[in-house]
Amino acid sequence: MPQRKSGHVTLLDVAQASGFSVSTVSIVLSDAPLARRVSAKTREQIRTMAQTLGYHPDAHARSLRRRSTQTIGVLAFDLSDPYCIPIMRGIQAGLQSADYLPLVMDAQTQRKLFDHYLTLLLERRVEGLIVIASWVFEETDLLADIRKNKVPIIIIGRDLTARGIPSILVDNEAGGALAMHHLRSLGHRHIAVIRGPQEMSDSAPRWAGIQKVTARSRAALDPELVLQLPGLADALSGFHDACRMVKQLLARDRPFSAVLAFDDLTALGVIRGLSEAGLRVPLDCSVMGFDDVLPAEVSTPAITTIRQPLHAMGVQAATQMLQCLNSTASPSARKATLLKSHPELVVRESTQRLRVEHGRNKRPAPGHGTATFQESN
Amino acid sequence: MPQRKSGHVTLLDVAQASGFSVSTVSIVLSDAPLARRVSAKTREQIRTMAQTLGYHPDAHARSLRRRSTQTIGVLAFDLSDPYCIPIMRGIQAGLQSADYLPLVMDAQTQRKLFDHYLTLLLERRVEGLIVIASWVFEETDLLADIRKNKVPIIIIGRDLTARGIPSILVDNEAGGALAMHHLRSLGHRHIAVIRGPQEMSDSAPRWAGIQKVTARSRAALDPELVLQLPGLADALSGFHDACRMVKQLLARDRPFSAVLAFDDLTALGVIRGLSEAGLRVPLDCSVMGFDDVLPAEVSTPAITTIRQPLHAMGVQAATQMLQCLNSTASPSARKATLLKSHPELVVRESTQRLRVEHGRNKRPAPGHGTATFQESN
DNA sequence: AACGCTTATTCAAACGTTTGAATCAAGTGA
DNA sequence: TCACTTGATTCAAACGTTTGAATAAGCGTT
Repeated sequence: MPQRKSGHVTLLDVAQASGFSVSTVSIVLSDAPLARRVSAKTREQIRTMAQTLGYHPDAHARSLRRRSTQTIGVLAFDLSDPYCIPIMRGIQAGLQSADYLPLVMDAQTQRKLFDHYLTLLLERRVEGLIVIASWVFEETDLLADIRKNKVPIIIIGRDLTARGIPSILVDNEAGGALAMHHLRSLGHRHIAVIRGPQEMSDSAPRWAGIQKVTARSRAALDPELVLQLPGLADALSGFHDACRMVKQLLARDRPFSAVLAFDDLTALGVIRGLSEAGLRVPLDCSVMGFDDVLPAEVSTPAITTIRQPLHAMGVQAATQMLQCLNSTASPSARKATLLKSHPELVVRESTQRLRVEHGRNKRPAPGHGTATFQESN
Repeated sequence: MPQRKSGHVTLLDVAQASGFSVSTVSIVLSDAPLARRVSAKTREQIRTMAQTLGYHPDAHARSLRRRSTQTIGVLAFDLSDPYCIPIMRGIQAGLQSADYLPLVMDAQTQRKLFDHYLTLLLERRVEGLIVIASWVFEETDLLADIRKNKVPIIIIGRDLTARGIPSILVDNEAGGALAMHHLRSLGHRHIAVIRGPQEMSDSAPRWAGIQKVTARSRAALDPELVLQLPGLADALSGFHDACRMVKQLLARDRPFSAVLAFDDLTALGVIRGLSEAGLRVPLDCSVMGFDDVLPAEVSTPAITTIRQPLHAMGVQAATQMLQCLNSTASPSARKATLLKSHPELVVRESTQRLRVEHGRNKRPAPGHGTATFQESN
C-alpha cells in the first residue's frame, strides 16, 4: 500500500512499488525516446504497476519541467449566448489534432470577471489566447501584461487589428446587405429595421450594409421605422427589448411588411411582439434575423437569417493560433491579419414574398388588434 | 531588460530587478503571513517592479509547491445543450466566493472524449469533480482511478448513489406528474406522449409520473399515442425526431388535443411538425415541454414547460463539493446523498384549455391538410 | 589487458514556487 | 562584553516531473 499522504499517486510511488528508479519509470510512462532502450520486461512491469496503482502524471509538474502546457485559453464573453457555443466547438475541433487543450472561461458579460479570468489564464501559462467578444473588451491593462509575457492572442467577433491583434469576424456589412437584399427581392418596400446597440461593434457595419443596398435601389428607409436596441445586459435582453420596440413601431401607424432585426434573438423578440399584437409571421409580416443560432432553427416559424460560419471561424482561430505557435518568426514581427468570413443567407420560414393587394400599392397601417394588412395565400 | 529566454516573467526576474531575494519577493507578492515583517518600503518597491514587469505567478509551480490547485473539474456531456449552461453558471457562482476555479470540459456527447477529458482533469489535479450527465456515464474504469486518487465526485442529472456517488437531479417523476396534471386540468383527455430515449435515465421516471397521474384519474393513455424517441446523438436530434414522429402520430388517425413531449427541444420539434401539417399551437393542439431552456422561452408561442431549477442545482453541487473538501471526515466514510430538486410548472402559451365542441365529445381525427379539429377562441 | 561499443538503468539538476529555519544587523538590558 | 530580543531578509529544501550525462555490465576486437 504505497499510497502517500498527499492523496495522489506519484512517480515515486510507482518506482518504489516496481523496484525501479523514478527516472526509468518516467521514461517508460511518458514514453520518451529513451524508452526504446528499456527492456520490454521492465516496461511491462512498470506499466502494469502504474495501472493498478491508478497513476496519472501530474500535469503541473510536467508543465513546469517541460516548460510547455499544451494549453490555449478561450475566453468567451458570454457562454449562455448560443453564439459562442459553435465557435467554442470549432476551436476545440481545431486544437484537438495538435493535442492542445482549450481552457474555456465564461466572463458572463461582466468586465470584472473578464479581467479575472484573463489573469487566471495568464497564470495557468496558456500558450495562446483566443477571445470571443463581439462585445467591448477595450484596453484592459492586462493586454499589456499579455504582451509582456509574449502570449499570442486572437480575437473572434471584432476587428482589433488596429491594436495589433489578429481578428476573425464575419463580414457584417456584406451580411447586412444580404439581409436587406433578400427582403427587397421578396418585394418588400416598407421595411422596419432594429439596429444593434451602440457599443456593439457589429452594429455599425451591418447598418452600413443595409443602407448601401437601400441606396443602390434608389430607395430610402423611413426613419420612423428604424429603431436601435439599447445596451445589452445578457443574451435575453435583446429579445425583450425587441418585443417592446416592435410594439412601439406598430403604434407609429406607419405601414411595414417586414422587419430586419439585428440578430436572431432580436428577431425572435420581434416575432413575439408581433404575435402579441395579433400579427402572424410571415403571413402578415416577414422577419429576418442574423447569426443563425440554435433557437432560430428550432422555433416555428424557423427564422430566415444570415448565417455566420461560427464553427469554421472557431477552427480558423485554432489553426491560426497553432501555426503562430509553431512558426519561429519573431514574436511581434508578424502583423495582425484580419480574416473576414463570408455570411450566408439561410432562407427559412419567417420571410415570404410580399403579396400585392388589388391595385393599391400602399397598404393600410398594421392593425391595432387583429387586423391583418397583408393578404395571405 | 531582465526578460528571460523562457518567455514568462518569473519571481527571479522580479527579484533581480528589484534587488531582493526570491523569497522576499515571493512573500510580498503572495502576501504570505510573513509579509507583515517586510518593511513597507520594500513591499512597495517589489510590488511596483512586479507591476511594471508584468509578473504573474506561475499557477503550476504554485500548485505543485502548495499541493493544492483550487480547482474543480466540471465535465459536461454536451455544452451545446442549453440544459448545461445554467447548471454551469450555477457551479461557477457557487465556487466563486471560495476562490475555486471551475475547469469546464465539453464531452460533446462522445464517450471517447468524455474519458479523455476525465483523464486530463485528473492530471490537472482537480480537487473535485462535478459531472453533468443525464446521459450514460457508466463504469468508465476511470471511475476506479478517481477513487484511487481520492478525488470527490458529484453528478448532476442522474442518480448514481447506488454506485456511491452523491447525485443531484430534479424529481422527474414529480415533473412528469405535474405536466400530465396540467394538461388534464385543462380538460385534455386525448393526450399523445413522446417518451424520452431508452438510454436516458430521465425517461423512465418521467413516464412513471405521467402514468401515475393518468391512473389516479382512472383514465388510460392510448398506446397508439405513445411514442419513444430513439437514441440521441446531439442536442438537435430530439428536435428532428419529434418533428417526424408527430407526423406519424397524425397519420394514425387517432384524435389527440395535446402532446406531452419529453423535453423542450422535443416540444419544439412537435410544434414544427404540427405546423407543417397545418395545425396551430395551441389553437389546434396544446404542447408541453420539460426543462425550461432558453429556446423554449424565446420561441413563439412560448413553451409551457416543467422547469428544472438548473442554476440552483449547479449552486448546490458547488456548495456541497466545497463542504466536502473542507470537512475532515474520512474520504469514503461519508455516504452518497441524493438530492432531488423540485420541478415547477411554468405555464406559457403553448397550452390552453380544451374547447369542447358542440355536443360531441369525440373529436374528429386531426386533419390531413389544414383541417382543424378544435375550435379556437 | 586495454579499448570501444551496446544495452539497461540511474544520477542529479532543473522548472518556479513556498516556507520553516537560518542569518544578520541593530538595539536593549545586564 | 555578553546574551537576548526584535525586525528584515535570505537559505535551502521540497513539490513531481523530465532529461542530458553518467554508470555499470556484458561482449567483441585489437
